[in-house]
Amino acid sequence: MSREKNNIAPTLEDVARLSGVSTATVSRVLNAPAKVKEATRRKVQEAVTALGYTPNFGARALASNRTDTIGAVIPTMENAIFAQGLQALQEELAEAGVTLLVATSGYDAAREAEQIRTLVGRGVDGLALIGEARAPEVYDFLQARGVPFALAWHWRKDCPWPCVGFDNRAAAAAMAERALILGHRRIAMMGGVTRWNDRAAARIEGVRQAVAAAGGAVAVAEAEYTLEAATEAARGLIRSHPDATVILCGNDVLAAGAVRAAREEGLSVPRDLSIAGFDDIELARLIDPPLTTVRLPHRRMGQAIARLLLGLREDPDGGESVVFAPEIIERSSMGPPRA
Amino acid sequence: MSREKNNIAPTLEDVARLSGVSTATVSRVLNAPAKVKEATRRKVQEAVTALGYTPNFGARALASNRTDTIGAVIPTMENAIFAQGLQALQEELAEAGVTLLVATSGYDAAREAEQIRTLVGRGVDGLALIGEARAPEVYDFLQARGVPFALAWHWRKDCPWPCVGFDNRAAAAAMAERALILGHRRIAMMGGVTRWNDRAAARIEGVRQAVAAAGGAVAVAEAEYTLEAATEAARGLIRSHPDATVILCGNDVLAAGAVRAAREEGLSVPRDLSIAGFDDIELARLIDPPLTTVRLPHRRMGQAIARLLLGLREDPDGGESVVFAPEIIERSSMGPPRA
DNA sequence: TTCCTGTTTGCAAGCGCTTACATTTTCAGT
DNA sequence: ACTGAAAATGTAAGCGCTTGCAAACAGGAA
Repeated sequence: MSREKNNIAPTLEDVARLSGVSTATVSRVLNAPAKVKEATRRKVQEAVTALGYTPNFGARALASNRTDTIGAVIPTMENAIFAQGLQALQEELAEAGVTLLVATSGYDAAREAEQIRTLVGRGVDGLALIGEARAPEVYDFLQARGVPFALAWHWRKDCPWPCVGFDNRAAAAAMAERALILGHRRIAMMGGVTRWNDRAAARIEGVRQAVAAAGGAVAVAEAEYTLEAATEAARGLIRSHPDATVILCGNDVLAAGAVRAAREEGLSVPRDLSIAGFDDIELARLIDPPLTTVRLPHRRMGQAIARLLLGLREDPDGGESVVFAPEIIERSSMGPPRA
Repeated sequence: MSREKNNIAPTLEDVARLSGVSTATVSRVLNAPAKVKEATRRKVQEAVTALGYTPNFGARALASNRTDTIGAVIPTMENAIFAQGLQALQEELAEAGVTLLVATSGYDAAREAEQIRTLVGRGVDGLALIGEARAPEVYDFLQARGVPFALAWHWRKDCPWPCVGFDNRAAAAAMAERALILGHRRIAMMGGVTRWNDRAAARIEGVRQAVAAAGGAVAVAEAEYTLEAATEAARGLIRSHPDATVILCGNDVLAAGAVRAAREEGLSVPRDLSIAGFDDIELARLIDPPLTTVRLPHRRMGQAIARLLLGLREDPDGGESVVFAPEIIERSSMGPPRA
């Protein structure tokens, strides 16, 4: 193993020696400059730049028991909404001098649990998790370790944990109601894979409930969040339910796939078949027809998570959930049903 | 400050005590199980799970001087190609038990330098950087510290550093040549902002050279990688160069903006104005008209970076650059010029 | 049984930093 | 000039882990 690094990276002691003070003083100018006399501070700072000193993170964490690091475990970076939210989260954290550590689970519960353990081992001061569905042991572990965490992109009444997000169920229900108002009665839903994905499940459930309340039933299909899978699943849905007049989708990529499938089946959107998306990613307004979808302020959610987690650092019990209101963006992929 | 964590997180010593061995032995079962007798190993492992022990990362890094961590600094996660590449990079690293640390610079050189310092301070075993354009001090720092690094999404002949990517200049030139072959003579280029972005600059340069070689000149505009900025910049380009028959774009989002601007100006794409993109993100085939663009194997690049960086850990001088060949995807946004 | 040779373990010294606590300096007030 | 409190600095004890080295042990050969 190359130990060379040792001989190469300057340490606190090197800085102390060069500037003729003790390591304690150097540490102070780095962490609490106000406690050090102006002249000394300058002297030390010069030595720091001369040596190109960078504090050793591990040593600092070990000695001070804080890392100024927040972790996040998301399903995948390839979902634009997470990318966007994380970007905002990171910017907000950076403002406070905190680093973001990102890990991905690929929508796999075991992987997620493992990533959580890794991040906790790395001493994160807080953790952002997506959704609520996970094994109770994971929550036990987090509590036993006293690691503050918040659930993101998720919110429900009486959720025992601090959440920053929105009511997926209600948002989906709102979209279903919109479809009902337009006159649709034969409603289909194409959601994401619901296993370990409570957001996907809640969206399907919302549609189901809204339609049931109006005395109807809904045909449901699940598909992975890729264009290919969505296209195929939508094709199946269209063929098995040729009388459906609208397909409500669990996200915009699914909706894009549905539009594609509809085209391939010779249906015009929205004349023959209406389609609605969810998330309002950039794609939504660029495809033809532009998608009617549900918009959420992902950046603002990212910021809110940052603030919540930052607050939890000071006061572990001060976690106030924050809810955002979804907004239905009416574009042209959904219209009244064909006569 | 809450020091509670101390009382909560079990340490190596706790495990040692519970299993009746020394901390050294526990450490061995964790890091070199082969050196420990079967019976002891089992005993220790039981204690580990009973206690829910997770090694303290900082302490381990400090003592062993390795972190099993690779860092990456990218401009932004919101660019789909980076998201995709990083996802692949991460998966490949995870395979080898290595964690990925991601930081973003927002296309800002100073921020990038700072992030690099932070990651190095965190003891990363290697660093993936995007492109080559950065202050020489940064390279000096990296070399002084002996941190292996690789440049990604970038490649050029005689680049002094290990690269994993492609020749942006050549790829853009190829697209320009394609336009020339189709008969275009009045060619415009809308690139990304070139300041500290050598990929964007190389793409513009490639088009310039290819067109110049054919005896022409190209009108160039720069725009940030957002739909709004792109639309506006494209509008300006169209108005100031109404005779241009094609706009070659520095990426697909820019191209999407150009398509929009063309529409707004009453031009039909590609009949009145051809447009080409770059990157082939999902968007490219979904918008109308589907974009002719340049495809690159972002996932495979991510994997290659992982392998390169992993290799550099063993042998700091063994970094072999990897080049990928771009592929022009012909869809319908580019056609022959109007008569 | 005794000796020798691996194996398996334990001992203890750090890794680079922070932070009580102790000590020295500084400087206002007299 | 002198005093005392406040400000500045130094001393040194760890933080939890790895690892070189030494000690203890096991098991076969003599």
